[in-house]
Amino acid sequence: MRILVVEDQPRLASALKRGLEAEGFAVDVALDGAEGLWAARARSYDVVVLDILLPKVNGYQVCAALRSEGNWTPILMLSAKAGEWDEAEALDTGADDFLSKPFSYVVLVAHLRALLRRGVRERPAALRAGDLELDPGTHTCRRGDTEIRLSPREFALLEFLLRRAGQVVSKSEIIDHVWDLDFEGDDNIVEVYIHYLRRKIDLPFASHAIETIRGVGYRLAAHGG
Amino acid sequence: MRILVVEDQPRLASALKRGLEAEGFAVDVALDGAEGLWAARARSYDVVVLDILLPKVNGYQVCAALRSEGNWTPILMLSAKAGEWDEAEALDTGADDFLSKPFSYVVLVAHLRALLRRGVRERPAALRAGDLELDPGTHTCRRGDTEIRLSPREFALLEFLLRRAGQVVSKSEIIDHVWDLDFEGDDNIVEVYIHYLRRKIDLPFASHAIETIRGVGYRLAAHGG
DNA sequence: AGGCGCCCTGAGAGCCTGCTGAAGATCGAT
DNA sequence: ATCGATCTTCAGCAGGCTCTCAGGGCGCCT
Repeated sequence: MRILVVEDQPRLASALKRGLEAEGFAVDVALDGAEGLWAARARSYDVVVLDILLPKVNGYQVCAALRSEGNWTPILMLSAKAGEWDEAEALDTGADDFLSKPFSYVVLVAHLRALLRRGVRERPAALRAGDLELDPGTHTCRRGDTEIRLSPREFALLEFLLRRAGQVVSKSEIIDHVWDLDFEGDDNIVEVYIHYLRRKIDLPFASHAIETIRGVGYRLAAHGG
Repeated sequence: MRILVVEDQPRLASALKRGLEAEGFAVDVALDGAEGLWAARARSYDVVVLDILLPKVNGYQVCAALRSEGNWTPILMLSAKAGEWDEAEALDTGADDFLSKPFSYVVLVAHLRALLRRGVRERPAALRAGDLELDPGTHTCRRGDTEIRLSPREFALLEFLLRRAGQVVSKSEIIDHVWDLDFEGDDNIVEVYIHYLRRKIDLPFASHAIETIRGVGYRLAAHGG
């Protein structure tokens, strides 16, 4: 297990290196954002520990840059202050986990182990299938370059279909996940909303992106459609 | 996206429910560990928010029980006190993420979104015999590279034959498994549907993939045909 | 070879499912 | 209060699917 620690405070950096090596990890240290970015690109790590406040390039930028390059190595971000917005921003930038300083060594190792157990994440932040893209973070949806406005319910339905892209989902399953538990209405509501979605996301004269499996449910093609 | 919140403090529970529903999630609330365990078993959630200190069954136990049953729904654990050991233990019990109270709403949602983003569910393997392949998850069937469209009944019949590949299955056995229990019609319906399947899955000028054992039943060759 | 019974197969009727337009209900904003 | 957007219900329609039926073929037994 190879870990990259990007941390500009020499004391903390060397303490982490020593401690983690004692746990059996192989540890590389980068002392600023530029160096960290370079290291992360140069070799593949099992997890990256990334401070937010860094010289040259900050942690958010490093994280965003790696993600935009298709590098989905698990990233644990460290923040100097316990600002909540830091954390939200870190996770939305593409980090997998977050710790505010000061943290204890025990907690850090537990988080690292959890990240390692979880493995490389295979899915980018935005959900996508073909040229259809949906970002739960920003609540936006686009087909190619054109933005598509969706109502909350339409959005929730499409999100669910995208998370299950390629699989068939039944109408009752859809109702369970997209509607409230106490929803007592008819299955037909799903048909209606599928209809709304198709009207918005299908290109003219093209086949439906959301396929009907008669008697079973619906399926959104995993790779375009 | 359906979320289960297991939290015994009524104020917090209802605040979470309202807030998350406003975000477009469908939210169920369980007020103690036993209830939470029951709910998590009863239906499939996209993520579970689990307090550690709960009446009846505590959060660790709920988490461990679900994991031991093969339920890998993402779990976000909440701790009343910020004890570091709680967090390490939570992650080691099989939780995916951890928050200590008090936490802000923004942070909670960011964590939930990170968990949902990450959530991958593995699908059961496809059934196959020779170059014939049938995937119950995606409800697709293919012979070699060409996709074959099957009606629900045809699909169910072929699935049954594939699960019993190599064995002879009688018509009454087929009716028992593929048709409704109260089916009162004639055995001939099986012959008809075998015919439909052959028409769709057999290659021209080839022998039947589904063999007739006269007076006994049908058999699908286990290794191609 | 002949007869019997099992199986195959084409046609068609009825049912059921999903699609769709429209109207009523609900909610929030102006 | 009014308007607009969204959510939900309803009903008619079209087409696919299921099942029945009847005629014919073929294997198996005597």
